[in-house]
Amino acid sequence: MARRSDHSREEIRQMALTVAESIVSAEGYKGLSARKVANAIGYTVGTLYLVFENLDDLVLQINGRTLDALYEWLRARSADDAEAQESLVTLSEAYIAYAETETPRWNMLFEYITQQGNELPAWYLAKLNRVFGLVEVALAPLASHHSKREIERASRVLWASVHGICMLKIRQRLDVAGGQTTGEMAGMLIDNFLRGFAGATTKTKRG
Amino acid sequence: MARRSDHSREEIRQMALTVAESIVSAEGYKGLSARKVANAIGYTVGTLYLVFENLDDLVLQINGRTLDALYEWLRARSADDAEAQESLVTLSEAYIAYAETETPRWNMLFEYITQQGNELPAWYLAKLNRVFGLVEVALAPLASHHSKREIERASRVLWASVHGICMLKIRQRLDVAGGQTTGEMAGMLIDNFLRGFAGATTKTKRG
DNA sequence: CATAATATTGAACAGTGTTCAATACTAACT
DNA sequence: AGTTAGTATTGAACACTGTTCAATATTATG
Repeated sequence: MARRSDHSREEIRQMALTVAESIVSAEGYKGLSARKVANAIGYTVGTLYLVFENLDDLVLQINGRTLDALYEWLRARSADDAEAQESLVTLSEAYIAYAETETPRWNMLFEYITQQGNELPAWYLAKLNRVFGLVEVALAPLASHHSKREIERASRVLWASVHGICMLKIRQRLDVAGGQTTGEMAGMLIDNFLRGFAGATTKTKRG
Repeated sequence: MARRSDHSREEIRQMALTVAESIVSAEGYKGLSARKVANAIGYTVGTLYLVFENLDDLVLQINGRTLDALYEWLRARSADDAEAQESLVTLSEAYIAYAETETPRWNMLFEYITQQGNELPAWYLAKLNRVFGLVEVALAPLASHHSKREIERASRVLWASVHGICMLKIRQRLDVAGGQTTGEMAGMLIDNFLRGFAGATTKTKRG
């Protein structure tokens, strides 16, 4: 029995999260279990439930840390002073690289689905927003041609699109014939989207 | 005890799949369990395991049927004789509508993740390919400007992108600020991508 | 040193996927 | 009709799962 006050609640929390992350990395989402985490940090299940509401809470906390890690990863690889297109390509390549390097953790980011009606907590949305903000910054050089609002919207569309390509590739829903890499596909998307976006002088409406 | 030969194996299979689908629709992916399905069709777990390899197999079979349903849904709503852009917008709107109408089943389509190294079975990839082929057809009117190969690639990129928008929206990873609908985002994507794609005279390479 | 307070446990509960010997049934053959 | 062979179906058993909470172990205080 671990002596009381051997670790503070916060220490236990962090230990659990760290251990849980490595379980997910090694065995995937489904390999995670309360007892496994508890044993690995030298405590029992009961203690885990003093520190986390339930397993879903644990998963959400891990995802929060993954979003932080992803943010740092992208920042470290972003080409700050490049033009819009180059920055975006760099960013998308970094995103893809993260997903391919940390596949189980990246997968878990989207396997957590809120019950119908429930929303993701504000702190989580903030972390998500911070990652997404990098795309906005990369698109900023186009500010002269478009309103801030328009760039905001284009960022979302682009990010979601790159994400979609990445997801279908990693989950093997896209390798049916052509043999393009994820990076090539993202490149094609950005090329054409930006050419279209730059060519549009006014608000983007159909036709 | 259900009498033997009351139902053929195939009948049991179909009954199980139908029941399982409605459980997923009503209670989501996590609501599905072997005993629940077995009871609902008046058999016991053992029988289920004569007909399906395991629960993952059951899920994959349901997903196959969902892909068929999605294909029919999209076909019924596609604007066959319209120009490329309009067909694509129609198609993306239909896709989004399906995802929003049959959210749990649509979600399950992407929650099934193959173990590292394993691939999705060929029959499943074929069904996937058939859905994806609709996008190719919609893009076909642009054939004059682009090679078949190029259109194939553009289809994939577009489909994956619409899918990404749809996914992040439905899983609430995208509603941070702007208040665009999924349809508006998909519209923006298609507008700009196609404007860029039409403007490009040769192979799409960066720059 | 006794007492109050609290950190930690681990057995218990109701569920899960999966297996497989035992049973219930049907069809074929005297 | 009665026996037998063959097979469809069962359901108890196993090793797990998340979650709870009375009981216990440990510490700090008076």
